[in-house]
Amino acid sequence: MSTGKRLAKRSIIGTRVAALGDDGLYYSGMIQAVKTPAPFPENNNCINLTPNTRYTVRFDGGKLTREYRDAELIGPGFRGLAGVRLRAGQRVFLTYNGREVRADVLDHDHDSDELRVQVHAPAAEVPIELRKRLDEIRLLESRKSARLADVDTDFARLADMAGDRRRASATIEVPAHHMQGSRKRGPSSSCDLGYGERDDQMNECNAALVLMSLSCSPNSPRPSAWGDRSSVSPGASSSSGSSWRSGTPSPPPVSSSFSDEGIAMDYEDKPPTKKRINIVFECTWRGCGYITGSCSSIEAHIRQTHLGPKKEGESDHEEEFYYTESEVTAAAPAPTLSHRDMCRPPHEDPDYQRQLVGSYRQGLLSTMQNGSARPISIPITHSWSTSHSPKHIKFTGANSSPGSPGRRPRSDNKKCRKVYGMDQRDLWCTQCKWKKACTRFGD
DNA sequence: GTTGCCGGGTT
DNA sequence: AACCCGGCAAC
Repeated sequence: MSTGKRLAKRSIIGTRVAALGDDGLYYSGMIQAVKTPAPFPENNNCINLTPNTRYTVRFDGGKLTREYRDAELIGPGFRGLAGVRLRAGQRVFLTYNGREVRADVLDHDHDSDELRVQVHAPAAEVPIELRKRLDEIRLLESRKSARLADVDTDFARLADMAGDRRRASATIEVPAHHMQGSRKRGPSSSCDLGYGERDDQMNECNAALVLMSLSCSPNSPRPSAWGDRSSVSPGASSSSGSSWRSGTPSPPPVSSSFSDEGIAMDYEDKPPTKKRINIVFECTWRGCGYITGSCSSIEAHIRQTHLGPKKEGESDHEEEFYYTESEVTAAAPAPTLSHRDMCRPPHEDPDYQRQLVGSYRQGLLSTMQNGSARPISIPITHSWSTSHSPKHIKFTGANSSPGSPGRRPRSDNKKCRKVYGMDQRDLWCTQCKWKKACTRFGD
């Protein structure tokens, strides 16, 4: 989890830095030792740093070490690339086509801080020449991308192995320039991020890979945990099944459209573009389906309910096998084929409320309750498992009860008819014209 | 009776 | 998707 950026705060030692070599090129290495010449007995930053502190850098790939002052080092906790002049031949790293690639500097225009670099994209036969700004390149290879840059191990491939995706994308490389201008996602979209945000996302990918491998390992206490998951659902008491949509019960054409205020606005107090993402942890123990909003509580649940007290010295994080982490989008739900899509918003249904209390004690519930019964649609997407199709929380008994017809209570709001009158019918919102629920003055 | 709007049909 | 309308239910 820790990146070089973090390391600098805790301990300088081990931090990856770049430092000038004899040939005027920067080389990456790791801080091996810190020497503080002046006796500063108790410096408050715990590591006795002074302006004269010298850092012993051990360069990668060899035993060569050398001492530098902090101003000479480039890396987390030290200076950045700004103002640095790079020579031709300098090895740099940059994000190209969504993944980190190695490149060599061809030249560096110090005025505009633009560089011409020659990229050694793993997929490309021929080196590509690019213009990059200085702030777009790095001297240090990001830890994660050591793998990314590797031809044989890219995430698109790993994902392919995990799921049933077409392998074509792994073997037939799409020319890079197609991707760059395109709004389409690349094959490994969730990992396809810029440098800054990549760490966290990458961790998800790593976590997915780790979990997948764990779930198949003989050590896994229940190797079928993942497989069970899909089969468990139908009988599970509080989760599984289908979903419903936040729009009005009936008019499908309109509810998905936000032109003319969109019916979805009836139930949302936020702009439609904003989505609230909640992380939900769901117990995958057979027949359980317990859902909670925090990692610690799901682990506590699994430990207490299913696994029993932890043995002394046991730290295998066994709980992790029995829950999944999912994103819950509270707006703009994914469309489903479920017939429940046509049903009333669940916040109108008391059964639903009860179900909700049972299953969403945290987070979501508070949203519901103090949000004056705003509908939450809960398509759960397993962001890192391609083997699980999008799953939806099912609230059994809700929506289908004959006693709760799918008609919304008539709102007290003004309606186009009232406001404009019949003679100005052309001023009505389309919904009113069509005898549908008014969207202009909707609640 | 009027109004809002669901459900479903037509273009 | 846009449009239309019968019909139901809330007012």
